[in-house]
Amino acid sequence: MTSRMNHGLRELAQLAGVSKSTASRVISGSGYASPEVRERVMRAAESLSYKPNAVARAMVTKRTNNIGVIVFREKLPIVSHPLYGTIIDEILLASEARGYSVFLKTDKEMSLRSTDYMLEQRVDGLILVSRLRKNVIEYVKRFNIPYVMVNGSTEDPDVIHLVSNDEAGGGRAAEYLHGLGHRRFFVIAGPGEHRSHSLRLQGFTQRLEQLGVSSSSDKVSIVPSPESSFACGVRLMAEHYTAFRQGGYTALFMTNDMLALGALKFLLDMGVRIPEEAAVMGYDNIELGGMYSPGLSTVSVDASGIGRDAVEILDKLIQGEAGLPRLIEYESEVIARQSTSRQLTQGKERTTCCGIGNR
Amino acid sequence: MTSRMNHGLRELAQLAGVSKSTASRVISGSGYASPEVRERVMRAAESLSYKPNAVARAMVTKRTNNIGVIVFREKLPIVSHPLYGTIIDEILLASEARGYSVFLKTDKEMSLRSTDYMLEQRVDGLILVSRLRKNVIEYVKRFNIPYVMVNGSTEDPDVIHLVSNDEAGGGRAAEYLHGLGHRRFFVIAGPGEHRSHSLRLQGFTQRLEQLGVSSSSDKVSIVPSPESSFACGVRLMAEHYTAFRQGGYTALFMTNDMLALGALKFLLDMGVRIPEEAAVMGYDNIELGGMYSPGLSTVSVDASGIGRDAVEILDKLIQGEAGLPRLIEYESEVIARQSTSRQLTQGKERTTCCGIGNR
DNA sequence: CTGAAAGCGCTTACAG
DNA sequence: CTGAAAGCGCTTACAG
Repeated sequence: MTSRMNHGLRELAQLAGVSKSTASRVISGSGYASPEVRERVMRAAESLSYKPNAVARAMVTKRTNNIGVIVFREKLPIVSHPLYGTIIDEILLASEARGYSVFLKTDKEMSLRSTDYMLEQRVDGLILVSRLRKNVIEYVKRFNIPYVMVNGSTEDPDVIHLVSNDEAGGGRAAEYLHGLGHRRFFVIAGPGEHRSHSLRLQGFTQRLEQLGVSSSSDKVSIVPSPESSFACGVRLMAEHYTAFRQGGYTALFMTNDMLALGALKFLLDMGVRIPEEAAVMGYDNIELGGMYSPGLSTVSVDASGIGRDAVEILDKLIQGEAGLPRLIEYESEVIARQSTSRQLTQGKERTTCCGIGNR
Repeated sequence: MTSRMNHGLRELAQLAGVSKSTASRVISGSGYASPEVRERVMRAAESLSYKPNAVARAMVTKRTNNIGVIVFREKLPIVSHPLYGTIIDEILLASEARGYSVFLKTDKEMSLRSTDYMLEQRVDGLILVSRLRKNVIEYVKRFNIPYVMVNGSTEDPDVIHLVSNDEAGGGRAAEYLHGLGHRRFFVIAGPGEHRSHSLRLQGFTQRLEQLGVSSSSDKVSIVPSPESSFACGVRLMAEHYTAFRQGGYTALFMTNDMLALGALKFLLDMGVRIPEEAAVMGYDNIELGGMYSPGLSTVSVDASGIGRDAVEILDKLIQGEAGLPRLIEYESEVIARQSTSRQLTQGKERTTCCGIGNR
């Protein structure tokens, strides 16, 4: 049961009537071989269903052509998380295009084990996704293996990281809502330790200040949330519902879409009319938001771009390219949907799908 | 730039003052070594940050402890698809628990390339997810490598596959809706080529027949959809809206949640009151459904169980265990939410999250 | 253009 | 309990 792949290079060479060296050259496509010999080897490979052993090859070339992707997250959903899932989809696609395969691991304990495993597998490079402990970075650095960090936070100037410009995005959200005429804001802010949540909040309040709405006044109410989940959105909205209604707030901003959807769900279930009685806005532009009714206004995060670039930059690092930028920031834009303005045509952005193949 | 891991077994052995054989034994944890020697080797390993080379090890043991997971799907989202993402999350967790790492690939061309790659990597086993071409199965069989199929469809009696009992689930949906008093049904059915969609529809209509509602009468209207996407749900609901209203249908059943959410979104945007004017029901129990307002009633699919068991069964196969069942079916149950009955308490199922850590 | 030989970093009988 | 030797399936200089 253990023996699976039946034939090796030896059998191949034998059948083709050449040496192992020659067979190797034509299979790997490097080095010379006469057309005639090449043909013979290929035919033999075909008839034996020969599959080169990538692990043997990796051992001698010291290149696995594999990259490791670790997603650090304490709770499910991990891969099925709308934002991270999108990033991973893109990483997978971009890796394939560049000839890498990916080892994917999720690490709920934020431990070094997952990293260790990747090191033992001798991956050519590492993509570290989400918020990871500082010691992970320090650990990885000791092994001088190429790596990039996605959507994490670090003060370390050596670390190449890809993030969206959350502060600017938060500012845009403030601007947009203010432009709609709102003057009293209710905010649910995700965990302050998360870089993105704190920057989004910061960008939001700072822009409001500039627009003349002081966030230390009663015009802006900020509720901190211990998690950035849908459940927290529901729960905090429920707990603060009375305060919210009595405070005369007309606009809500949540530092991510999951929280926003939670709040939105609660409000809708309570019969609050959105956006007439309250405009609701999130951040991340997860697919769900556009599917909701009313569609959730949000600030976009270029998850696809981040995923794609993470692989591209890692690839360059692996190739030995130097002088790469340490910080790659992605601009965000406001995605206006029905949850902030009833005027918007619905479903417009979706007409590209579901072709004419139906009756 | 190519040399990364600095020290091998030789350096380790040297530093510990033992032979490579002995060092190998303590590192791999197999074979004898005196406590004193063991200690010396461990200390040396620590000081060198020694990481055993898994590829060298795999070459000699002929076991990589890696499994390959291929998701066959023509369009994004793949990993970020709510249902498949959940399955993959669970596969990752279960693999970790059993000491396997996973190579994850998505294959949009439904080609043999991804499979070839896995074979070359000498993975110990393969999990094939979603609907794959018949030739992929035939190909894989030639290499006698252990594999299981998840959520696919096959008539091949040799193939071990894990699926939910879609026919029974469709029947339960019919029963539930009928029990609520509905007698006229509007159905949007996903692609007939997909095993799950056709079985769900079949189960639904057959159960209705048994309950005295003939599906060939005008009491049941079935609209086929070319895709099982949200966009199609929106679009087909829009196209058939007039017919739907004039037909006096009081209940809608869609063969998956994405279609259901699309239809639901359209109806809500049109101002239709759900469930008062129309009860809406989907299938899959994706997380989104519970987050919607109104919460989407659905039929559950045990995505976590499927993912977990896929790994367990594959592991047994790899261990050489024989006599495993070819077909593993998962029972589905109706998840009743607000989209079919206003009575239901909202958000009840979510109170477990977002603990008391907030102010 | 082709082949013999060495070696990648481990594990595994086999002696001792 | 420990070590010397062979070998896993490839690639890569190096001769020819």
